[in-house]
Amino acid sequence: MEVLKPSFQQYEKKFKALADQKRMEIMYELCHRGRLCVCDLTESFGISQSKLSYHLKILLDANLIEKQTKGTWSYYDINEKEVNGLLSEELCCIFRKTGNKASNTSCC
Amino acid sequence: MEVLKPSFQQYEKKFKALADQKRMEIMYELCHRGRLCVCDLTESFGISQSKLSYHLKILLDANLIEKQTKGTWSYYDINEKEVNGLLSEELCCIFRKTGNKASNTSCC
DNA sequence: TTTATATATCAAATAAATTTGATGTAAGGA
DNA sequence: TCCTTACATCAAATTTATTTGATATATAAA
Repeated sequence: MEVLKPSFQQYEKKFKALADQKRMEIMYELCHRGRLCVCDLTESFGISQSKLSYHLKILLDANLIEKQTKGTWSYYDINEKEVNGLLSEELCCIFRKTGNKASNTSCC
Repeated sequence: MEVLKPSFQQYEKKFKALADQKRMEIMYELCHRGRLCVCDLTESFGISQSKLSYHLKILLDANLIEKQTKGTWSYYDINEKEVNGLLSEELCCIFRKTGNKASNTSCC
């Protein structure tokens, strides 16, 4: 039985989303501090709000983060399932929140 | 003890390298067929030679593949250590050659 | 030597991603 | 109802990445 050649389009989107230092910093921040609103992130990074929205959208479209709206606030957090399925366990504490898939233990 | 904020530059290079369908196809091809020369790949993809060289260089600079020269031939192969340290075990058979780190078993 | 083959590199053209500053929208409080 | 706050979106400008076709280099074979 042959393994089907996967559609790389979905991966392209995810890797593209990760392939930027600012977005990696966002992932890192969410990974460590958990759910954050845009204003928290704006403060942390000293980055303009529209720029941040742009980068968050790219991560969101790639399904690497999740968004929850409460009133006028938008809260973002890591999409653990997606990230864990994409990145190695060695990246726990950097982009992943949890280590081993089976035990689902936090790594930091 | 605080975890040091890692330098994202190295990761940026790697994710950028992966963030392209053609380069992912190269990875996939190397993953399945093992060490290949540029001419093999040119045939497989129907892509111009200079274009292929360009993409191979990006993967090589990101340290995701390795190069071996024999005479006028250049052979490329997956850099298993790097790829396994970056991508999840679920990507075995796609970009990774081996599965579980401990047992180092082939997955396809 | 000359010639052919395999691959790398280069510069110009093109395409894609990012930044910027302005504007839009929607919710909540005065 | 009128502000204000939080965020999203937009178009233009800028930066970065990719493609293309030509040329360079190095090995090997004739």
